[in-house]
Amino acid sequence: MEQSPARSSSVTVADVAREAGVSKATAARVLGGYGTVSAKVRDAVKAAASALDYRPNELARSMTTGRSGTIGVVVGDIENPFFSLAVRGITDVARLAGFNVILSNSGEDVAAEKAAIRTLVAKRVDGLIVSPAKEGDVEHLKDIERSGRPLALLDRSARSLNVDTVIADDRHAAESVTRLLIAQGHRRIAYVTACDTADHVFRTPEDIYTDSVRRRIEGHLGACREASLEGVEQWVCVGANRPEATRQIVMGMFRSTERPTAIIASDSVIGLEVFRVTRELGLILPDDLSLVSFHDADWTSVTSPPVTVVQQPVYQLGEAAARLLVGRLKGETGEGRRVVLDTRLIERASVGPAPSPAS
Amino acid sequence: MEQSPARSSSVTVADVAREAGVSKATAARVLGGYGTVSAKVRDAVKAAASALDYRPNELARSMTTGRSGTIGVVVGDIENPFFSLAVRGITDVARLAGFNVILSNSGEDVAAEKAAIRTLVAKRVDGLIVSPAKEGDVEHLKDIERSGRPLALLDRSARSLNVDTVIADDRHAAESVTRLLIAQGHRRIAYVTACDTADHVFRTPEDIYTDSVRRRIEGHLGACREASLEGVEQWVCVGANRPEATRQIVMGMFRSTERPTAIIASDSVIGLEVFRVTRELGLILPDDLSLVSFHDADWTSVTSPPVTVVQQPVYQLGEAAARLLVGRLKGETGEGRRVVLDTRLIERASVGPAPSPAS
DNA sequence: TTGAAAGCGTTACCAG
DNA sequence: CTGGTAACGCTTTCAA
Repeated sequence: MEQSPARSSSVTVADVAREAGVSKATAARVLGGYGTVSAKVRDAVKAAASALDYRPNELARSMTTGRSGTIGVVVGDIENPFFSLAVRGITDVARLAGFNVILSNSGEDVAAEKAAIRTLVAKRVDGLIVSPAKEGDVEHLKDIERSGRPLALLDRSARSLNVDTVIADDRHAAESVTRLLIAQGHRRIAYVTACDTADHVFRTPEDIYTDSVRRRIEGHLGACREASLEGVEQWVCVGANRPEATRQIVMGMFRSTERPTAIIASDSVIGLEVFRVTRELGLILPDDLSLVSFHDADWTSVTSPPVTVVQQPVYQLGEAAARLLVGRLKGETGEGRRVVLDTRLIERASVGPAPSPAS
Repeated sequence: MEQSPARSSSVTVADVAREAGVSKATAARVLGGYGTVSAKVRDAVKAAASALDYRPNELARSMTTGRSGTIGVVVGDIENPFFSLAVRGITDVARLAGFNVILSNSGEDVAAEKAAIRTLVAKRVDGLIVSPAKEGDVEHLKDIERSGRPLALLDRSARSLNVDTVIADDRHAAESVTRLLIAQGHRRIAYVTACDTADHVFRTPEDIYTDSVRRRIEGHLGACREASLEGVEQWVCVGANRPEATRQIVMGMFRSTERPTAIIASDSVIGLEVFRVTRELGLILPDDLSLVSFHDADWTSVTSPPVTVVQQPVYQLGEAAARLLVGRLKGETGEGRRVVLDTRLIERASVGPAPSPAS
């Protein structure tokens, strides 16, 4: 009982070394688990360390090694079940590989994304996983590349970046959805996305800066073209980035003379609000309207009727991105790899034949 | 055009100082935004900095200042909508106050929680927000206190710790729920929680180590006592920590001779699974069974019938915890404060009169 | 207002 | 196998 071990000021290797009667370098070797020391000395140092309740200062360690054991993650919105599940996949893999995760929310805003990345790089994270808000605006991502830190893209690719990328097979998924609807006789199929354009009107997929969504819309439009549908672009609705906006959009569609007979929701948050609104409007699914949503969110299976969805391997998306990044961190080199995970259409009861054009 | 600004090795204050023709100390003053420098020198340094594309090293900065501008957050499961929403509240407040968040998942496991906290402290986070998995096992939390770093508890208090704590009014909420059910004639009311006991059997609230849940069960049992119900302890089901376990529990209850007429789900993940199982069993809500869930998760309002829930101010819980912590970080001192936020019972159609005891 | 130099707690190199 | 010592990049006295 020399003194209370619980001192407020932190115990350093120097303290431990003194206590153990060895040099700072030797103490550092056993505490840091590198180099070689005799068993006797090691025990002495370990004893001293626990007696003093030594806690390594990772900050100092990172300073000299250049590695922080941390990976930075920037996503659009952690509150969105899509991202929280993906983040879970990331953190699980990261922890197993001995890395911590610093999480940042961009709110799908490029300026915030830029700031988040700047901070993360300043904190010297070892690598980053980003879900870029806008594919066109990725200069700040190139900065990461330049800084020598590995970067992996989650759910959204960026053509101008040669980095590891993990996405889902969005184009194919959207094609399947639209084909399904068309096969059921639907001709007026609305596609609702949170992405927005300058004038809140959709004209071509090039207007859409969020890569995953653009691919979906391309798939959707492709399937429409197959069926020789006309004027399909006007059925793509942008700007559903808050529940009220979604509500506005859906309400607007049903006030107009040409109502949609089917709606595709680009994510589950939108899908949920569409479901709510249609119910408020007294519409019966699938008789009055067919509904398909991206992301197999928990609620989609318990509604009446349950909602047909595109099941995305969200957790696996996160896992894969983390795995690629960890690989780089462990020294893998070479061109950016591109992983495309399969989606699956889960058909439930929210899709049915298009209502006869009696309206 | 002296040289390409995008060097891989990082630019330091010394480099900027040299470029600007001033001392390292002066450059550091303008770059760090402290001390006083003449306008002329400041401009020169800033020009040099941007010419060289200087990026501060937060690690080095933290080393000397002792502050890292980071707060550590340890929650049970980021995938649970409850926590992801609370985390959103935390990160929003933190960012506004200039702090980053390092997120860790404990998986409700004390060992993992301990490891996470150790790492976070080693990384010299400025403060921590923790949702302790078990109230009884909080020695590692006391370590935080001892290290001089502020700690705030989220959703779960720990009597033995004198720290800022933000919880919801769980006891009162549970009381209201149970009273409501009893008023509707229910006598066999099951309470299902993810918390577990050593032998997977509930006897007294002392068996429950998760503070928020214990308070709820106390409230529930209290209301039962008011109504002189007997043998209510046997209706508290523990161990519903995975969907399959929940399924198991609910199935078991309905196979037995004494079926419950009402179920209270201790969180929305359990509530969802209960809903699924009852539907599979062909039970009609609320005719055959009444259901109430804690947490106003998105799905609860779109089911048929929609589910009566205890609305917890989840986002605000996170906000409040972060605010208290940031306050400490800015120098506030004194005893640990305790914030109790109100809950609200949202009555929907999943609750009805108890079925007549014809079974 | 500016500069020189001493830390912060590690790791890493180089002798012994 | 061990010890001395120089980094790492920044902040912070203390003088000038």
